[in-house]
Amino acid sequence: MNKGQLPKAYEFRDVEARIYAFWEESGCFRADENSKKPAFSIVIPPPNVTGQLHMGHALNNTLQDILCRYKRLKGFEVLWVPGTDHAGIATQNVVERQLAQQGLSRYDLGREKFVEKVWEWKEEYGGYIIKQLKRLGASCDWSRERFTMDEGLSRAVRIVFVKLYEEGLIYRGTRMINWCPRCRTALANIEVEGEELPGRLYHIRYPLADGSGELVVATTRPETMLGDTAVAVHPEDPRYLEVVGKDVILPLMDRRIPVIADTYVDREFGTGALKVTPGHDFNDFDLGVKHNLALIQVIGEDGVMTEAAGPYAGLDRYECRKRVVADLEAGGYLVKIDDHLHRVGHCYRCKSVVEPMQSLQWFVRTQPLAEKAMEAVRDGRTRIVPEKWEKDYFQWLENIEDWCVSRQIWWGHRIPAWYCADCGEVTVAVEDPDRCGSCGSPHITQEEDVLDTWFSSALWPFSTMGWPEKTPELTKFYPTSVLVTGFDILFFWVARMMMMGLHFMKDVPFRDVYVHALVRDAQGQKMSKSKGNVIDPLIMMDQYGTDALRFTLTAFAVQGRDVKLSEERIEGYRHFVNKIWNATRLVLMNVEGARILDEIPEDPGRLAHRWILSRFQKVVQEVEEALENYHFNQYAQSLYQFFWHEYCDWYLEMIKPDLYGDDPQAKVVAQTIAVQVLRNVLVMLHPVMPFVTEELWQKLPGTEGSIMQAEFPPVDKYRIDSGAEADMELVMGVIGSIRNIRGEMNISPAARVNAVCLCATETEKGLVEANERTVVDLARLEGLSVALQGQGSKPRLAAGAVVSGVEVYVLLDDVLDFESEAARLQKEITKLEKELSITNRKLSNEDFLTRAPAQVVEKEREKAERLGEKLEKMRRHRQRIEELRHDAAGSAG
RNA sequence: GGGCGGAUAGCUCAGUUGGGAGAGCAUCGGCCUUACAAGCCGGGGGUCACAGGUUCGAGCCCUGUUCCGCCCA
Repeated sequence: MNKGQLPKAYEFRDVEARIYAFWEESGCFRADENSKKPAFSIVIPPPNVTGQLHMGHALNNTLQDILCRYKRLKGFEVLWVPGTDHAGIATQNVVERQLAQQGLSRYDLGREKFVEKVWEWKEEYGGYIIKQLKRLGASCDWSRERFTMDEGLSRAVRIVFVKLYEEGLIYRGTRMINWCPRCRTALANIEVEGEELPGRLYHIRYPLADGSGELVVATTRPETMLGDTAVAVHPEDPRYLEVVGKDVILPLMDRRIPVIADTYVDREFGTGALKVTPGHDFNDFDLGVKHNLALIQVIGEDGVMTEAAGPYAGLDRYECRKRVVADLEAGGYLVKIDDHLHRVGHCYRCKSVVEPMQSLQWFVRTQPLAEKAMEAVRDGRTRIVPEKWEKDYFQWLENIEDWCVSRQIWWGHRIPAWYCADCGEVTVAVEDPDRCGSCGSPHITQEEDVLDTWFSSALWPFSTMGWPEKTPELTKFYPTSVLVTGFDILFFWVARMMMMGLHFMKDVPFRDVYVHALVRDAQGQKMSKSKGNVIDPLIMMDQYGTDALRFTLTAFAVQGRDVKLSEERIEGYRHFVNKIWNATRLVLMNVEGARILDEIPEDPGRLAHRWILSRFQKVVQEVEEALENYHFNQYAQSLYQFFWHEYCDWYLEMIKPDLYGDDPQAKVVAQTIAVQVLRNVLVMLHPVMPFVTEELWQKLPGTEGSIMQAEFPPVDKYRIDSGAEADMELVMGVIGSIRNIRGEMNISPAARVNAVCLCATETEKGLVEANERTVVDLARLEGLSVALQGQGSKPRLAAGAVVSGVEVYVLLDDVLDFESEAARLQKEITKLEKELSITNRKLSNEDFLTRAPAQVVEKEREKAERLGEKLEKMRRHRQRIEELRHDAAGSAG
């Protein structure tokens, strides 16, 4: 790539792919585990291998990439481990759907063939999201890409399983679990999403067995009555005191079941009488255990009614509900049906209604692991940012239940347990055994179930680095520096990584957890395909460029608030990319062939130079502080503000005369500072806008290699110059006041006018004089004369303003419109009067004077003085204008 | 039912020890000004949800109310 001239506009389409390839070839992403540099490491939240990049991924990975690129610039050895997750249920569902199109089910293929098919699918389509991450610019170390079902990771899973089993932290048992009849597998509790849906509350009559009356129970799921083994009432409910201990006859089934009393029953709900179905409800199950009730399973694993459902056996659960209701009505058992909002559990993968049922499954005993996970956050070994998420973290871990880890699917890590046909014992081992560990019988068969995908994800921070081997990667990069993730997987993933990391590595998996928000649409709605409000990051990248998308997400990534995204915002920030491009273009046009200085002179002389260098220093500090504290929006906004509204709007405009002029000394200083500030701004912008900054970097003089290898601008405190900033403020104020007058008085930008500055002090006079050329250029003046107040007369036919101590007059002669000038002045005076009265009110308050800090009082006094003087000057000017207006009216009449 | 978060300009939102209400976008007016019309210059626009309290002083701290969102049961 040649240094020098740029095309007129930034054509990101041509640039992005080329730049990314350049990075990959240059090896900039690769982490050296033997490096002497301090380590910075991140493991990617592995996207589902079936996944397509959505805005959540785009945000998540942009933020990670910003941190990684920033730390590289700061001299760290950065490792960003990428990879994908085998996503057991989700992936299996995808392949099953494909088979279904050919009229096949996974059972038609059998386990082995089916798993083979999934692998084929994975090889063909699985890497898609990796390509999309590259498109986003992610600077992952692709040489270390991992997949949760890789050989190494699978081995880690086995070892962990076996160790936990040996330690008694994994057990097999019969418990109530959530069952997805569609996926035909057990789910962990947190894999069930409760959704409030309009449903019905059915009131059903249960006659007392002794014929003395009846009980009316209310239920949202009438089909489960087939499995009822009791009716429960509150022991203190006066309505039911008589019936406790009696039996009722279960309608349709003709079964006698007891009426029991338990304080669990909510007297306010329904009729206060609760049908008890221990086979299909968590609470009822507990009641069943407590009261020694029978448990009848009437709904099967496929969602079809079992033999125990008598005449309803073989019916789908929903069909059964219809039939039960119809039969109840026909038999006179149905009292009424009310509309009712009801929370229903859905499978988080396929959204089917889950069925609580009793089942034999494998569980992780989580409590001892959870204790350590909480301790590590409590004592600060891991910090959660923003802090408010710590509360959720603790709350979940405090109430944690055992984790059901077995899944009745085929795609995943098969549980390393073997059952003996002879002695019935279980052998759990890392290496496949050929005989029973207990009796030595060769008649053993492996457990059919696989492990929950999150079981392997929980090991991700160390399994990806080669555990259980003691690899140099683990030594150098574990614990990782930070985990960047959305709050939706705080429990699924973060908490479990904490548990596993602490247990197996004896150290936390990450120092910081940065929890970012969800991306929503402009109305704050969650993006979803069914709502049709999805903004596809790939389309956005196509239309506006990757940098624009990344910058938008970053600028809106405020801690603790969701990112509300709309296409217009992305389009808006594309303008910023273009601005960067064009500013660089201007600079390049003016430094071509020039001999730029190696060092900026200690005193560059001109105010503009000292000012921009001072401002630049402050921005460096702001940017560092923002990134160190995960204030991504502040990072983006600081640079946006500085670059556009200070560097471009003021600095570049102010140095144009130097750049275009023929003073070689002034020229080379301006070139040098313009280039150096620009170069360093590009470096600071690089983490968020990697592509355009790389492209421009390579065009700038004095650069080599990739911007990724540049050094983050160091802090030069001596460049901070508050005097220059204050002086500049006055100069900008003078220019601003003239522009304001021009704008309000409708003076064409093409018209050159004269202006006068009457200064209160010699210092001000000297300052304005020194910057006369700048004022003339930027305010588009014909000429500017500067004098001390009192010396020389005030211009008559002029519009005026006051900036600090300087009276500014724009000479308008015959074009001065007294009406509009009077109106303009009145507006300004009213504003000043209002401000002054507020300040004076404070200063006349005895309590304020005695109780407020002296500093604050002094500040108010100064303010009052300043406002007073300004007001006085404005009033005098208005006075003159009024007189002139009067004279003009007089002479006209 | 329990917990958490939010309410600031037309829109989206910043505002970190309580002492000047701000940005971007949108809007209005003026401009082809030798980097950029994807631009430049200027203007207008707010009872900081409501009601109390603490304080010399509250967008910020405390209490209550209303509305919205999320999590858990």
